Amino acid sequence: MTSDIPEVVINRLPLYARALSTLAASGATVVSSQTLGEQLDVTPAQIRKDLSYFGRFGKQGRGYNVGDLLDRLRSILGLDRTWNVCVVGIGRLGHAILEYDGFVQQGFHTVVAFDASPAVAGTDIQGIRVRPMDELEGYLASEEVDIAVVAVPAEAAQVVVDRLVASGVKAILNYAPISAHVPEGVSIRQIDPVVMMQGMTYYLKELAPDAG
Amino acid sequence: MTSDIPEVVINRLPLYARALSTLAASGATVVSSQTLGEQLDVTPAQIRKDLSYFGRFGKQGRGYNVGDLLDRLRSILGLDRTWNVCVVGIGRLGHAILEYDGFVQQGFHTVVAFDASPAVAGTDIQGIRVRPMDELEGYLASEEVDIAVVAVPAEAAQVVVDRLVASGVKAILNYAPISAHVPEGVSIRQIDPVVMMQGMTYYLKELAPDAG
DNA sequence: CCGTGTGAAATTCTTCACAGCT
DNA sequence: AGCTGTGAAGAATTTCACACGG
Repeated sequence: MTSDIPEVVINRLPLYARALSTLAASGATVVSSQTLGEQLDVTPAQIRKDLSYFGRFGKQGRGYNVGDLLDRLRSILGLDRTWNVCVVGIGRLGHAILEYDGFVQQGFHTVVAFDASPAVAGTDIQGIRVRPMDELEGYLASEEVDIAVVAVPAEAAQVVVDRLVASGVKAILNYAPISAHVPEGVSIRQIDPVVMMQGMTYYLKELAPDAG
Repeated sequence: MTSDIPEVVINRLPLYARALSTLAASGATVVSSQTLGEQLDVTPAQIRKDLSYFGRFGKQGRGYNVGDLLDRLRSILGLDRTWNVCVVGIGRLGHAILEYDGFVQQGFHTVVAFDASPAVAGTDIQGIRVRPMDELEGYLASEEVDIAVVAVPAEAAQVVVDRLVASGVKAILNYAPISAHVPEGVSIRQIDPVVMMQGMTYYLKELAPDAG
């Protein structure tokens, strides 16, 4: 049941929601697509077009009610509930992710972690139990986990992704530097700071083509 | 001098380069756009079209020489040199970034860090000196820094970005959860795990619209 | 008047399909 | 026979521009 709304549109909605949160916190009650667009570096027409996929949320001549639109977006994105997260791979990065409080603030509850190393499995980090990898399938069969965060080494990542998918996980946030394969119906997003830097050096090189 | 090569194309080149590195490490000497595409979930036509912006690197009937193409891509992207990086904001996240060794392995050398807290400034982390924020402009005026990594709280991020831009930094990797503004000619990339998760919950909700 | 919602136009990006080289 | 490089076709995305409601 892949809806016919473009994925680029879906991916912009969280940005709109975040800007609206900020506006709401600053006391604004109404906002125009113009103003919202300036904050986000998006054209007003794009915002209006994106929102029009889901309904008519604005008032002509007036704009959008900040609180109402925020509620609508949160409902559309499924942010009006909490989601259970597991983290796989508790090296330095995985450790930092467990200690990060930004997920829970947005309704993403890390309920369990997994690691291959016996030295780490069995410990608790931030109150989250770290289990050995071979308990992954059993755990996922009995407990609800909506999103998996993968922070294992590149060599292990595709195997971990396959195991998560086989266990029914439908959303994966991958920090490992590989292009992981997932079947239709499973969402995956890649976080890759090195690749992002490498996309910027192209432009740096253009600006000042000298040696470093 | 913004070249007329689409940014989406530039952003795919690092992925091609990485896949080629893996292929080279596994001993492959030749690869077709078909095979490369399967590894990356990209169509062969897309790979050939992307590469055609830069030259003719393949041999008809044969494919691409892995080492040659990798060298060409590294040269195009400016990965055949090292780049100096500074990290601003040494909280938990900034700390993890300083301890991460994936940047230096790819030629990104973190040469300095900055933090507003007197408790952190003055210390060394992984051999990298952490300086107080008010030394930022002075440092950047005298030392070459190509890329800045921003890991400060959301409220401080735009100010930090502005200061970096004013000091001549032309590439910024932003971990703060805001849509930062930069002028024309400055590259910025956003790393935002929460936004990525929020883009996936839309599809999770579609699959199983129940409460959590 | 102001600003939304939206068909239509314009632009950007991807895929096709095949000539041509090895 | 196999695979690249590439114009042309097609699809996706963004922007325009204006009718309409507040």
